[in-house]
Amino acid sequence: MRYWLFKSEPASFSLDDLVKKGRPEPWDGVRNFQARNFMRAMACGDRAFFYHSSCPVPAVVGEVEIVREHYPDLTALDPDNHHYDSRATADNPIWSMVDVAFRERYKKPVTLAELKACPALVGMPLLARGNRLSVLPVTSDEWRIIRGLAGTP
DNA sequence: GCCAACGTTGGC
DNA sequence: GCCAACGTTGGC
Repeated sequence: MRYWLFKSEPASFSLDDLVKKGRPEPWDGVRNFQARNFMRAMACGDRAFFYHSSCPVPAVVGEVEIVREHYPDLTALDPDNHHYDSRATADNPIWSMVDVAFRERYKKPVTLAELKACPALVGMPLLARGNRLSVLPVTSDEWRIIRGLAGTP
């Protein structure tokens, strides 16, 4: 079992939006090769933090579970889609997505400021200067620590 | 709105 | 293959 982190701007898609769906959702629209490769490395049962970015209080707000392993992200083929990529074809869709299911929403989100203040987390890629990847790996130690900060047993 | 950092593009 | 220009991300 491995651990990950997904970033999302809550104004576009928040954890509550996922909760409201009441079913797993494809994590589509990722158009960065490194982020795509992380998704391709995900296995069913893996857990991931849901992180809210570009908002008043950036924070880890909860958890999701990978419930379907990577498959082609066909939104890249749709010219009307915001994430359309003219290089993608049916034979070579280029981009991948996974399905995620809601698992938990923290009563107390772990803010970016709290993450930065925790010495054990200084190595997290999320906290690295200039980091822009929307999908990131998380170590089991980091997973445990952040869950602790959220007050989750 | 500003700015730093990064990925991508395109001219050469 | 180099590198400048540009667009995007994301914190503040």
